[in-house]
Amino acid sequence: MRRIADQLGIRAPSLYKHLPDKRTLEAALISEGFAEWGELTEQALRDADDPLTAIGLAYRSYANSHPHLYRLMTERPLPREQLSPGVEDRAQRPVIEAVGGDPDLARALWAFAHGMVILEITNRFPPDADLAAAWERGLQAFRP
Amino acid sequence: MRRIADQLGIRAPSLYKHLPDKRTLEAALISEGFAEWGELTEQALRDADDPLTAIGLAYRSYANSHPHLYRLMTERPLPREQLSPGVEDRAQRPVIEAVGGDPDLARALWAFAHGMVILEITNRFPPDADLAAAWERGLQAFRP
DNA sequence: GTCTATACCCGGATAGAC
DNA sequence: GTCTATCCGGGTATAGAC
Repeated sequence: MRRIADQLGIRAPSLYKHLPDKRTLEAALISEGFAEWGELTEQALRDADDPLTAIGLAYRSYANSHPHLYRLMTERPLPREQLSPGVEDRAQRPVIEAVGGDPDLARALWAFAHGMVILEITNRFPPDADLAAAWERGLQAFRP
Repeated sequence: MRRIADQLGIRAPSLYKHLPDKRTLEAALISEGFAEWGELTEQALRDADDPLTAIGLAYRSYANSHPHLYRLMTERPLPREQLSPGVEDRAQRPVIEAVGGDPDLARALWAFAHGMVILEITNRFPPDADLAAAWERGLQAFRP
């Protein structure tokens, strides 16, 4: 909260005249993140040869562009009651469609993508790991 | 450190007569985790019909049995210089063998497994998600 | 090897003046 | 809506007595 206030050019206590607490602020950021993520995916799918590749590239790019927001969106239980209605559904719909409508398979694909990006962001892979190759191999596995 | 000292029945400062700092303690726990994880995997593979299923079940079971240790082992860069030599290699070898020796494919499979368990531990999946089904679908994708 | 006391950080949040 | 002053709790780690 202090660092956010700094960036706004005010003191931390002043934030609490605009927001009740930190969790409300987090929920607002998460909602925005879902909206942006949904738009990016739809755009990536519009003129894509291969939907799976498009989604994978968009996902990796989004996570690496906003690593802190990505963590905020995935490393805690989602505060679903505080989110803008529908943002979670809309963000995951393209993935379900890309795998032919099976929500379990979509979940597995999401787990793969999340594993790849969170381990990359965390710098948890061995230094010599070829992440592009791992992505390619993984997406290949999920192709029909 | 205070809570660990509590469990040992001593005060926190006394820990520093045995260990130089917290990071050293973490590295020791991580090394033990890798060793245990390696043993569990090898045991699961010994009498398994399907190696991929055996690895998947063992991985999920291990993570859910030690969620805090699992987080410690995956949510930070590995302090590789402080680990017992070879523990990381030995833990990942069975996975590489299970996919036929391709390290990129093994990495993709690990990302899938890690994504599944970390999202489960974090309680990040939707409440109605069928995780067993998602595991099955994902492992199916990685089968030759 | 244990203890108490304490230093020195950090965090979220409130009180109350202006 | 901003500020200063402050509360309260948390953390790792050190000093020094016993």
